[in-house]
Amino acid sequence: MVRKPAKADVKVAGTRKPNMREAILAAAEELFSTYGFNAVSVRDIAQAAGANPGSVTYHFKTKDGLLLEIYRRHCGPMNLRRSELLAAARRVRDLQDRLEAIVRAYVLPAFTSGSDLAGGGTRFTRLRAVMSAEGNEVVRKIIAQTFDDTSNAFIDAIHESLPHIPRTDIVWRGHFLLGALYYTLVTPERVSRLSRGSADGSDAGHAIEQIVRATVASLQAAPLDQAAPARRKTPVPVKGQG
Amino acid sequence: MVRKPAKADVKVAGTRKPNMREAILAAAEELFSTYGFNAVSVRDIAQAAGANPGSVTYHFKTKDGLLLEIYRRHCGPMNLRRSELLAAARRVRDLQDRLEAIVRAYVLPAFTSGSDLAGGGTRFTRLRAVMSAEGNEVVRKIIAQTFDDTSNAFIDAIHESLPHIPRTDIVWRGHFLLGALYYTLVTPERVSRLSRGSADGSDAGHAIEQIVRATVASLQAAPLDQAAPARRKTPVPVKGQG
DNA sequence: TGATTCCTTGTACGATAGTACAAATATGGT
DNA sequence: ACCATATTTGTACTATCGTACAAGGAATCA
Repeated sequence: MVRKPAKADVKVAGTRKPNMREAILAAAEELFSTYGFNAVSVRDIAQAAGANPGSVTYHFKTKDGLLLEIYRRHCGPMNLRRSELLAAARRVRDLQDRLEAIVRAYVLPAFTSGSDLAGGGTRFTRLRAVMSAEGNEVVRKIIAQTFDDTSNAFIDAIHESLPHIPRTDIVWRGHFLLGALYYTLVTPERVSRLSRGSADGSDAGHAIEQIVRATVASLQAAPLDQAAPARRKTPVPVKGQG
Repeated sequence: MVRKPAKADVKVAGTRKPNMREAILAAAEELFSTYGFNAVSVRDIAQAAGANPGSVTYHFKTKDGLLLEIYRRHCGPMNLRRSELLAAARRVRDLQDRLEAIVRAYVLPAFTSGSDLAGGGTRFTRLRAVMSAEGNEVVRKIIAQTFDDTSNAFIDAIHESLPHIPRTDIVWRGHFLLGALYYTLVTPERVSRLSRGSADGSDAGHAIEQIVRATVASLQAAPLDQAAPARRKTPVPVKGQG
């Protein structure tokens, strides 16, 4: 990442910020989720937080440690929130409403923060999207350990609402949901651009409604024939073309 | 990225590879799409291609130039293929079949290469996913210039098949399709893991069928009420919770 | 107030980054 | 075989990277 050359504000030694640790974490979240892990230097983060590079080392030891701490403080609250909302959704009587409530329970905590961290929800989800795209080694194990239980709980809940759909198909469609979620947070401006101004990709409320609606419909679709087709590898001919 | 310390094969000066330029491009595609742009050094690429770092500079001038060239040689063929398949899909009589053919025409070229580059299709799409996640400045403008025309053509074609769905909703759902596509190529092992072995996330043929099925269903879903709701920002209450 | 701990600062070090460049070698036309 | 060109190699330069560390100012409690 390219830092701005000008260093307008001269820093007076000794003036201590109320909570420098939090400022560093927030700056790191923002920068990592925007430019990726390797594109951002410790110095970038320190400057954005109004801190000294040494402070980052002091609080988090290493750059990996900083990333780890970001995950540590978000994963718990987020999954807790999801569990709560899932439990509530399970109690919905109407089957169609229940399915929608379950999907919403999965989507919502990705946008709203699990704790009181300002804007933390979307920022952290965006971070997760970027880290998974970069195949970050530090977070790979955390992802599997921390999120798979929650994911399985949602898959099972959906499976209960749609018993005629094989679990495998639900896994696929839930996977697509997460991909849609990530991509919407990563490039919201593409929605604005392609819709020619009639939609705002960064409107979280609208994005949630659209994702929920699309996902519920996809979950209800007829499952794939597990039999003969879908056995071939690339290339696959266009069905009904000639 | 961490290079392997051992340099087993001693390189004899002068032994020229049949096409070093191609080898460098292929290695760069593979590494960039796996670890991200900034995580991979020119030396990493050179080593993976069995080349000298200087050769990379010779053929592509800069690291950005290398990335640019990767896009240059994939975008044209891929969009051409998409246009051909879209034209064929438009001629399908049955409306349901036509919609499916259109979606398939969009998805297919993302998996199969537009040219004869081995495995180039998924690799390049994976690269696009990673670059968009990292907000890469070099490719941002290319994306908008090169892909928006094609995207709009598909949106319009879908809109013709589903005239009762507002264009805005189609944009959203098409956006989700692309997100699902990207995420499936970036983390296929998550599908295998969550499905407990009953599905292979990296089976391109199966992934295509699943994506097409899910997307067609989501496109056919009732559009959102453009009126009262979906106006609120975060947080959004869970519908039907209490 | 003084002592202790906590936090911040400034600087520095080794590693690695992207890139430039001259020398060395391979290729292709004649 | 020779020359001109194209490509590869080896090396080097500068910038920036993550991190370490000593020194100094703030906070806390006696």
